[in-house]
Amino acid sequence: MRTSMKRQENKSRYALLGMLTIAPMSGYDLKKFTEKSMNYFWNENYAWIYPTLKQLEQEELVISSQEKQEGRPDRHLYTLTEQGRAELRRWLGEPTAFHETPRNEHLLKLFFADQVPLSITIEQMRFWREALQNMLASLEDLDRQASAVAWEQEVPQGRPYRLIALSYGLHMVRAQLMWCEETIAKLEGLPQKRGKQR
Amino acid sequence: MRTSMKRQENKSRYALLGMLTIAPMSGYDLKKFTEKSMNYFWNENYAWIYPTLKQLEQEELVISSQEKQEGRPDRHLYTLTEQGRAELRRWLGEPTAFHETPRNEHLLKLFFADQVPLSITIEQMRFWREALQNMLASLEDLDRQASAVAWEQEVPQGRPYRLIALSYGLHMVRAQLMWCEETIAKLEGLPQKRGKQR
DNA sequence: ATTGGCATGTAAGAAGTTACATGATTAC
DNA sequence: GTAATCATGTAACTTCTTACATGCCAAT
Repeated sequence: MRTSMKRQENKSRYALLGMLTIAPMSGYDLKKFTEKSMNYFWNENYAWIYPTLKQLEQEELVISSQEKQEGRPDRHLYTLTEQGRAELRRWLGEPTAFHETPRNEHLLKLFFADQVPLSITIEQMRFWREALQNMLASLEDLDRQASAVAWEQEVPQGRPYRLIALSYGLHMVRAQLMWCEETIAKLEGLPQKRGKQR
Repeated sequence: MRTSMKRQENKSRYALLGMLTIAPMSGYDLKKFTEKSMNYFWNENYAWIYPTLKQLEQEELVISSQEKQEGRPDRHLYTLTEQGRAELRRWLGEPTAFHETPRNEHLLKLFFADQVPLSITIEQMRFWREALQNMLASLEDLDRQASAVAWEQEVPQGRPYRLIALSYGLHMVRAQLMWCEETIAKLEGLPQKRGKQR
């Protein structure tokens, strides 16, 4: 019999602890930070952040302090404790499960595209390309800012982990774009006129 | 309690309808098919498949027939109806939301790797590389099988969508591997000895 | 004898999203 | 005047995973 009541991983915990190594932040700050600097590989939303912060506080992995503000809700600033840092380090050393299947809806549609006229598939591919181009532009933006100053100072041991992470994002988006271009060219080369598919 | 079964997007519906364009299949078959041919961009599990098939049947997008078998449960074979095919086509033509953030736990760890000795990060990267190499091997396997015969016959209009999808998988895994090699080399070039991080 | 494949399904829970609720301030 | 930003939070919901439950057959 299995009574173990498995305490599930909940990766958001570690994302929050990690961000708090950079500076004490509020729930709002944490959300903004993920949006600005981690959006190409991570996201968080308020409905998780606030309860998770409370839980982390109960476990004494963070402590909170309040900043009074006029005309708006108080800011709850969360600071990492030594226990919190230890917990983060423990997790960083753990083996990481390889996730092979982030579901890709674009690809799912392509896979069954024989059910639909070629023109529709080409249109779908063009939309995808456009989204990727936007993504690339925003990553290149981030890269310019990042290379400039901010992160060198944050990671003073000469280990540019954040830049390396960013280069992952750039590699991936560029690879996707190249495949996209290649594929659109291929599809445009196919004979257009077809009767109804069966 | 679930009475209304609200008509939400539920991508699995379309994945199942799509697979049933290839041949009538049972829940078991559908799972096997995703594992064998779609694992690099999609997954399904029984706990979704069986209830979803029932729902699709109620909506008359599929019909089921039973095959009696000795000594094992009957096979429920599901066949796509014309309405099912129409519903699939409708979805295939719909604009596809671009999902920018498949969470990547490997990258999350790398992002906060300054909290931990360099050797740990290198070890993490090597494990990741190994997983990617396995993935690549299995995709190349699939590619060999696929290029051989099967899918050309399934898609007789001369539109090799499944091969193109597969080439997406290959592009991505190769790009990840290249980045991985690059990064491991970079990290191995950094000075090893360090006091405790702060 | 034991693993793996065939074949169906359910219950419970974890993870993640969307909509709601509030309300002042600042920038266009 | 209207939109965006600051700032917190909850409720309801969907989506997805894990564990459970059953049991035969074929191969090692």
